[in-house]
Amino acid sequence: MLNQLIDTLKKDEVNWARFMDQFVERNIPSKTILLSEGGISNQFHFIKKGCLRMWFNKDGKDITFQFFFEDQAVASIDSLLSNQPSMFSIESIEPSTLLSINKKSFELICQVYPEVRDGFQNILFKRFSNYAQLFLSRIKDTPRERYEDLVLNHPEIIKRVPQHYIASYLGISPISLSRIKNRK
Amino acid sequence: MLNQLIDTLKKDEVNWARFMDQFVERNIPSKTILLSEGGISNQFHFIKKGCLRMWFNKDGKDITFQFFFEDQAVASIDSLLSNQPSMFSIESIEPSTLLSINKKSFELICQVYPEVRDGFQNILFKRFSNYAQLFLSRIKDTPRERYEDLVLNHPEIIKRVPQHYIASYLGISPISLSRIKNRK
DNA sequence: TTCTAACGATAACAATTGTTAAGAAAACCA
DNA sequence: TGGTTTTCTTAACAATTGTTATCGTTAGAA
Repeated sequence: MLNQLIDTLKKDEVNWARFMDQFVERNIPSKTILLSEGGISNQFHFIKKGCLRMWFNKDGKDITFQFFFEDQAVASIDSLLSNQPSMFSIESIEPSTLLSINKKSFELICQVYPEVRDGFQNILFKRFSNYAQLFLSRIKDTPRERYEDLVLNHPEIIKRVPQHYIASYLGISPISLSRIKNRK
Repeated sequence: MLNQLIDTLKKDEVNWARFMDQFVERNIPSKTILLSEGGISNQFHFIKKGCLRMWFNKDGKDITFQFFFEDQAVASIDSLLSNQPSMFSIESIEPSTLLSINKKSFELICQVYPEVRDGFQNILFKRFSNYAQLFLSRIKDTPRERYEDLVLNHPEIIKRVPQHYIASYLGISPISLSRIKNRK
């Protein structure tokens, strides 16, 4: 997703080196909270290795919204753009390696490269559209249908994400997920 | 919502008259389908009088996403912007009076007024944010909590929208909605 | 290697919701 | 005004899901 943006940056080797300095690489263990719901987000994370999830909590009820793997950008866009408290938490599911950049540095990049800014707007729109699809599927489809979609179209999730997080993503208890799997 | 845009247009009386010609006023009876799911949307509607709903269907299951009343703009934004089939249907709940404008005319307006285009982008972002809130509430909150929120914060909906559409919005059967109301 | 923690599957019971049906009231149309 | 349609409430029954508990397996840490 951010690959296109990074490709744009790479065309200019001088500034590429300069901006890469703005990215901080770090290793984090499993279950590291990168952002808590209600906190203000000021970072983008680029996953070099590992898996993250974006989730929120309601009365102790854990609901996962999206999983992220290598080569994907992760941020709480709502908080980033509006400087308001984030609706989501971001947490690692596996030990992971991240490249992180803060909002200010990223905005500097956008000033130097209008095409990066435009590309970012495009990415934003696409991500909002993707969220709309997730939203609709969440409402429209039964947990079973959504599980089957994961099996067919997102085998990486099935392979690497613990069942109880998958259940959290489907909005059901882990016990109900076991039942769904047994009904095949 | 489109009020700001229209205020911008009104500042220029010559062009205001020209562009108002692009709006078509029409009266529609209750249960008029303005846009079907899967169709391509090329219109904005501004509600002068009446009430519309945006909804989608899954296996005969009717799920309402949002209600619109007077002074609100209605469009299937996903389809409008992407020229792809709409995820939603738009339908009148009451006999209504609409001011409608097609996409091309609206784009002409945006070319003449860059500030309209920018304002529109802002409105888009706000609407996407609002959809995100609706989305989260839809997942996070129980139908009962969401019904109580309607009673407190959206009495117009309670007053004017038939119960079974409210149930559709809450994602439950009308029978379950009766039960919720009885448990107060 | 051993111990501990995490994870997944399953059973039993309770709670909730959907479907079908029926009846009453309200709204609409000729 | 009378007839029809729509809407809402309620009951009965079925289906689904959640909660609690238990057990076995796997992964991680010392």
